[in-house]
Amino acid sequence: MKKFLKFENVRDLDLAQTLDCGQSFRWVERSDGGFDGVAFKKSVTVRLDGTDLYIENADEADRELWHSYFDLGLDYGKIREEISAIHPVLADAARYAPGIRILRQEPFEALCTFIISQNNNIKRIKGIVQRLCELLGERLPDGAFAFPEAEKLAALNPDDLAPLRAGFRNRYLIDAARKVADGDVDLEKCRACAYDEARNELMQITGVGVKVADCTLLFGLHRIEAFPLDVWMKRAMAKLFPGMTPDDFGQYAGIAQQYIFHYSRMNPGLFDER
DNA sequence: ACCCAGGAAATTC
DNA sequence: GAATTTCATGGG
Repeated sequence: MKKFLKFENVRDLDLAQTLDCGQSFRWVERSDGGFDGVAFKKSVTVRLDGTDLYIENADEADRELWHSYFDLGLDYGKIREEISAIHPVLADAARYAPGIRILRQEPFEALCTFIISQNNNIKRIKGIVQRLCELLGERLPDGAFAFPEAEKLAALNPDDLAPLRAGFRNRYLIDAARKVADGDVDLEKCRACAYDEARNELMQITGVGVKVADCTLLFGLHRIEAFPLDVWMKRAMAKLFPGMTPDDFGQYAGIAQQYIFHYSRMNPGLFDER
């Protein structure tokens, strides 16, 4: 008899849209429609049956953790309605994948995975992240691997990461780990301080610019006002939202951003030149 | 062979 | 300072 957590009456969640929209790189879809993944050193299978969300192999003591991870305390239906009024194309994007939620991932994991993401593609990012976990992460009872601690990574040199095949990003990962482990960069401080201050804190790390900082803040520290501009978003802003700036998207800009990012990536024809 | 990928650092102009 | 090149690696 397997243990599980159940959350009832869960709205505005689609697991495929949320777990495979490019914010997290560690969830794998099963043939039965569930997803296997690891977060906060817990290996689970998640499954959605109507509006019932099941977290299989999770302890009751972690109810609050998973509630937080899937951001179940936020009314995405209401937010979607609110931001859809900003621009009709944003309304289209929100309607395209209304089951996207912004996860509350481990801050250090978000930092590292988005360092890895630079000048890279999502498929390859997933491979590098998986190899990083296998190389340095704690092995969990079911054989899965946790995301490594900063301290573990901080003790190594860039060359030690050669098995990851992450190329020039190796030294960025080591620098990030060392600064986090040494307390030069305080991730927890970035939850609550002024946005620009949080950005600057993260940008002390070699290999962290504005975009990686914004992604870390959005996906790891739940700063949902963040509006990361990657190549897709720059295309989308130029073509779909001419004249608008990130500020125009309001306090839930990060959610709007993810709707737009996913919508753009799934509909590349929007940007074909005539 | 060439180009691109959820960028940022290094170099050049 | 702004614009361009380089940085590893893998897939199309």
